[in-house]
Amino acid sequence: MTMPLDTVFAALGDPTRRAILAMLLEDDMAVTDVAEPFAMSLAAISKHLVVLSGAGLISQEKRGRVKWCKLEPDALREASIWMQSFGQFEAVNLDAFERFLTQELSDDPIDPAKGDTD
Amino acid sequence: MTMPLDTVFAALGDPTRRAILAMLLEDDMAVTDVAEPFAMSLAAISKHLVVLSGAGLISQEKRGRVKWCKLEPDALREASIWMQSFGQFEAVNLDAFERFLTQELSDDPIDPAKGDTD
DNA sequence: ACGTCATTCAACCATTTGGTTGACGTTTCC
DNA sequence: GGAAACGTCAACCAAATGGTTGAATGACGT
Repeated sequence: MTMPLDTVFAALGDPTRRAILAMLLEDDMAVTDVAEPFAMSLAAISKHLVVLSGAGLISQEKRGRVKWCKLEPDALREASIWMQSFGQFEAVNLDAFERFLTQELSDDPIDPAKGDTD
Repeated sequence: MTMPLDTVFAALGDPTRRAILAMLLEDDMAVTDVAEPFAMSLAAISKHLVVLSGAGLISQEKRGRVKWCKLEPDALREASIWMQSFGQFEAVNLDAFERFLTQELSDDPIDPAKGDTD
């Protein structure tokens, strides 16, 4: 049973696929145009697009003989949340620890203006 | 030339490795203890730890005969920034975060075949 | 010094991945 | 109708991945 996080992270692990996503950030593109800047065959790019599609990171709509590729940034949400949980955790801990130190080592009141700047 | 993003995302693409990271979120652990909940050999876990280490996601310090594994959440920063350029989901969805906590940090036995998150 | 615990190494295996090429089905245009 | 453009399919290949087992290394306890 393949989890969405597996496919999303695995898809992002390839530089070609990340580059494709970055291109699609600017505009929707046809498969041929996606392939154009890369030094590899159209078939290879087609496979990469299948992977991206399987991860939900892009959608593809065939109009006439052209298949348009559209970025689907929502697919990144779950993965982003997963990652931020780690940073969040650390930030909370560091923040709490720092407040603890401030309170322990001085009698100054806590300055709320210094929090949450990241 | 392998970019950090390649190794980080590739490392995160495996459910066993994500589960290991989640475990290390709670505390530093010895290799044997990391391996304990998984239904695979110690050598396999050792390899996963090499991958995580190569991506900078953990550090390992040998003390005596025990090698301690420590989470390095900063390694996620670059990847997180890359992802955030695709959307405005930096505001953490608290519901999803809570779901993450219950599932990723639960005390359930970990079986990668059944998925760890989601 | 010896046995044991903690971890890695080495060899091996099956599967997946990322690429190639050439043939193939569609759609468009003249 | 026929040629060209768009994209995928199928077969193939090399390399990487994720796992196994068994032997090897190194540190601990008695």
